[in-house]
Amino acid sequence: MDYLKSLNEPQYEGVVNTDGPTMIIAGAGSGKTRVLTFRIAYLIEKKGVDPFNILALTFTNKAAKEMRDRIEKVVGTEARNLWMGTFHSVFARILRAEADKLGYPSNFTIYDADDSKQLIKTIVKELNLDDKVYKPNVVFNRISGAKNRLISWKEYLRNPVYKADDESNMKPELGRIYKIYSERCFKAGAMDFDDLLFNTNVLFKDHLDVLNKYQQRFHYVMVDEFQDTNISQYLITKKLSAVRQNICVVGDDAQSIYAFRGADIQNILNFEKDYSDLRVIKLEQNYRSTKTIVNAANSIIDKNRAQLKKNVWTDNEDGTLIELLKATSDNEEGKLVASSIFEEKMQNQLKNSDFAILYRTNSQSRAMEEALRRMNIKYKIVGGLSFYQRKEIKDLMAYLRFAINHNDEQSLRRIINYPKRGIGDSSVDKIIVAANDHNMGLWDVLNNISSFLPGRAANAVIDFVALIKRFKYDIESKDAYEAASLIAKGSGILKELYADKTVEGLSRYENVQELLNAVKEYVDDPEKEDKSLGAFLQEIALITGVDNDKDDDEEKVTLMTIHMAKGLEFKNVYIVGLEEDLFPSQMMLSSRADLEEERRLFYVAITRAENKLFMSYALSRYRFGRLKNCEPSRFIDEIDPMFIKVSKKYTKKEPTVDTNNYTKSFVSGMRKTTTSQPVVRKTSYKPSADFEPSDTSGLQAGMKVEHPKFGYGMVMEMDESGANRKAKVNFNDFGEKTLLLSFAKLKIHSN
DNA sequence: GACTCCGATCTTTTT
DNA sequence: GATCGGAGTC
Repeated sequence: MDYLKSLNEPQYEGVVNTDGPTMIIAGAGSGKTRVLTFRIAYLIEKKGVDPFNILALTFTNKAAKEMRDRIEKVVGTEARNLWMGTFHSVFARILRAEADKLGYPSNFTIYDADDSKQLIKTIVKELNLDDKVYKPNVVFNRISGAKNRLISWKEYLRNPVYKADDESNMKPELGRIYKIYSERCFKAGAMDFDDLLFNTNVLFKDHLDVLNKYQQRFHYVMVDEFQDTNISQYLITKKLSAVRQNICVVGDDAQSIYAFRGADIQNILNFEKDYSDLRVIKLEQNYRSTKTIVNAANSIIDKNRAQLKKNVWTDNEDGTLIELLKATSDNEEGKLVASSIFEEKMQNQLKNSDFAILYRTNSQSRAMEEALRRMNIKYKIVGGLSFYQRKEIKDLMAYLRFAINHNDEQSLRRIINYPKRGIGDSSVDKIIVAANDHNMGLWDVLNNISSFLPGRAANAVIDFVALIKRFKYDIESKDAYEAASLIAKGSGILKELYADKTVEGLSRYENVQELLNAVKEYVDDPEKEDKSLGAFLQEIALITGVDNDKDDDEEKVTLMTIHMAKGLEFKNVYIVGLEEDLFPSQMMLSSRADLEEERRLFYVAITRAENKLFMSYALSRYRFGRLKNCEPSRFIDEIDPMFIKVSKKYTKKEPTVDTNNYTKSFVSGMRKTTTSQPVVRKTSYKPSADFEPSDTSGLQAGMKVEHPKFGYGMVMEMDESGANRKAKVNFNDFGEKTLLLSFAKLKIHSN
């Protein structure tokens, strides 16, 4: 139990008081994860609790994995039997086991947000409603909000408050859309993200025997990031722990940043009311950051009115002042940040992985990436458009999904005529309408297609059905990897992509291969119990941006949104784009509560930094494809000025609308790439206007060079064998490609 | 049914 | 800047 000695007083309390309801309010950097991991280790080691009886819920798979690894270090491989995962993955697992009780097939599909919005779009169209009034996003958010507050479509239609509300918003049909949407999902054997929680609640409410079973199983329930739970999640955990009352929630109201998704800060405030014998522990000592950073963060969060009383302090050194960088344009901001990283690295012997650049919106990454590439600083982007959102990946996934669940409407729409097989939109519509009118399953309609479609189209459908049956057979008789490969081939996707010889087509082909590799990896992973294709698909459906950074150990600067950064820490942090309307976002400024959420977001960003914090803003920025002038964010003024110094490196010229369209030409090079994977961006490099090959007589290995097409690279070795002198040059912009190039096109950049 | 072209629309964060 | 859908054509 040596690890107990390393804890401070409140941390120790949090670890050893394992029984009864407990709430741990953990300030930023106060060792929250340590307490949680030690608490679980303590339960297993000291109390002799079987890991099988412990349930720990997190928000990201990454957090779950990290915690499991840390516990494993203390207690050994026993930790593998813990029930630990995200809310969505744990309850998806339970729902699969109990699906029949709700009338769902156990191989139900999980709809992602795209699937949901697509379905809403079709429904709005079918109802002949105006899609400008019933925008998929708006409708989806409304339905999602209802589900997160456990309001079923029946309740929604019944309750006059919602009706009046919708009517005053000129959207009286929302209840009807909600109803049809729910019915269609049910018919398709599909649940969306919110359903995973909503249906768990239904399951526990209507089937007390099931609830009882899980109440008996989970002797101890723990919830991480409690401030980000919504009502639906809160009720599940409350029910599960109702018998033994061993519930422990850990959170920080100051870091609640998901109210937009239904997270309810009231959960924290109400927790005391729900449990009269609640033990509250406050972790207030920050071990992560310098005094400057802690105090600056405090000066920000003090502006919020809705918060619990808490005094976050630190014993660490004062540290340096926060440096404020001022740029004229977003590109310039990138350059300032990149060169600042370069300098800091040199001066303080830091590694790339000691740095993070945090921004409010994903689109801000572009200017940063460009600048970092130009300075040859390696970086990785966390989140953004993920691999699994790419079209070619979704296409193959739709085949896999449909081969498992033949009623999955959204997957069917994706694949029935891709690759082209002569089944057009009107045929597809007829199929769906037939299924709804005759109250048949989609698969039944497809199997009796000749009663619904004329000959030519019907024949195409018959071939398609045969294809799917073959795939189903493959899945049942082969392992997941072989089956997926056969489907990729048999569907014609591989052939279709292989025929496309453009750079983008090639990369799409490679991506499909990459997905197959992922299946192979999954099959070969000894830690996975269920190796079926269905299990793989479920894992993929619930994966998040932060989870799939394979090259974690590589020396790279991390770029991500502030939302993704929650729970992480870095030596040096750059918060960029501190401009009014961007951060705080103009979409959040309609109410005071929203501004407070933005402020908490800013607080989260600041408290990621251990040693040194930089902030920057630009006076002009590309937005909506146009260059706009910007003003510094109000948040800068809210920090006590004694913590800030303005960098001298800011550019002196007055901001003007930047006509340099470097960004434009850079982007046009990749216009046809519908999928932008940020890490390895395969695009032609736009040289500086004044690019000219330089005298390369003195070229040697180790020198940096510039090439008009490939950008900056490092000379690896010289090749004097041929008639022309050539050099092997490594371009990390091109995914670490090494190319043999003639001297004639190279410009020596530096050595 | 397939294809092409044009214009409207939307750009906050994510399980 | 990118995507989606509609209109028009073959």
